[in-house]
Amino acid sequence: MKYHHGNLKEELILSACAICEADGHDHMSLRSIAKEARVSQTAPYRHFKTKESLLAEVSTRGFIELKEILSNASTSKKTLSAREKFLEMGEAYIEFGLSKRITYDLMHSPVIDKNQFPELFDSAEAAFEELAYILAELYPGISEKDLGLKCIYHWALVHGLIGLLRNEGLYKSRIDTKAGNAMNLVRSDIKSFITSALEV
Amino acid sequence: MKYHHGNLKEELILSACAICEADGHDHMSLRSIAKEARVSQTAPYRHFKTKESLLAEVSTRGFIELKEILSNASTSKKTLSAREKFLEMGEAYIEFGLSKRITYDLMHSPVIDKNQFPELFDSAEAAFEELAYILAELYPGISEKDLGLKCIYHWALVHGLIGLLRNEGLYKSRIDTKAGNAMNLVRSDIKSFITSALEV
DNA sequence: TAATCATGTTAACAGTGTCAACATATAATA
DNA sequence: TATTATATGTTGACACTGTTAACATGATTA
Repeated sequence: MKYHHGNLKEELILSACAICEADGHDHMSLRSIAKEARVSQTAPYRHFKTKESLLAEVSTRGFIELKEILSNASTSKKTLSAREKFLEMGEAYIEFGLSKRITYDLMHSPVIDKNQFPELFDSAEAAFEELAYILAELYPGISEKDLGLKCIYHWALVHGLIGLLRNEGLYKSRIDTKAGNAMNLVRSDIKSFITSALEV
Repeated sequence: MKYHHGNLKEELILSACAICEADGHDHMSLRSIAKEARVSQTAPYRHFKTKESLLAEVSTRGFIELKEILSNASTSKKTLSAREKFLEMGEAYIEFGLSKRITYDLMHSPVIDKNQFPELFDSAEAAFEELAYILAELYPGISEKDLGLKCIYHWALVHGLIGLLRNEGLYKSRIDTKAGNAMNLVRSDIKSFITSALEV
């Protein structure tokens, strides 16, 4: 065992990412992250000024992964129409938000000030731009202003939908029994839900 | 100064609510809440099993207030059409989410398990139902299934929009400069943004 | 080789949620 | 009314947290 690790910064981030999805928010302490990387409790402070900045890195990785997922969803199958690509992207986004729950929370956590971490800011914007690309393709000749509005509209919709879908029990009893389990209906066919947003 | 407070439970909740909006997440410790209520650090444990259950109460108050706000928005002016009532509600919802930021975060925080706190669950559903009422009025004769879908659609949209609007700097530089500051455009005229969702 | 610097460790700080043990005021009972 | 039980408060302690200071070690450079 070497005294100097050699690649500790990267390993700390990966440890944090692992703990994030495996054990949840509660176990995301600097100490447990350091332990996971088999290093003393204060070693992280040689690479990160605060715990928040480590979490910002984890968040950044999340946005980078999200961007790749969105990019793949829209470009992997070249035969798809713009509309179909858009739907693939929407489905991929929601799948990400539902599967990587805690990372997704962290990415949108109000305790991490994005303006304070330029890389995080940029990675988040890069993911956002994937949506802009496909919408520009879907609405050729659309004005920049309307494109911006449509971006916000669809981003808000899928982001909000994830929040609702994840409150598993919530909004399920009263509304949902009356509505023939509308929430499960949405969950099982996300594309048609998103499709309706295209009519706007 | 009496040894027995008499109304400590209520005062603790109010102290927590006050600290919540005034000082932010970081200062929401049981000890500071107890101090605010001029009581010892462990006094809260006579009224709340855990810190989480106190926060659940704060969250419940938030949903109760939200429900009242939504209800007022749609019923205070009787001359309004169903469509106008709906827009008033949407605007009121977003105003709530933007002004009571930390409370709103708490209400949607993944660390408070709504299924574990029936009152919280019920208060959240009651707020949700306000949307169902107005949508049922807006679409007379709509099937229960479609009503459920529309509820989810609009709720997701405003909830997601709040998340985007609050990330002040984010999604503003690249997209927004190109899009003629679309985000500020949305912010300044929320009703027309929501209106477009009615065309679905 | 010697000095410098990056990167690790240990010890300690104040702050946290929580529990056990104890104290006191109110309610119920004899 | 006197006594007991119960509800509600306090104090002290525990393990855990983020963070800093002081020190140790290894790698880089003069």
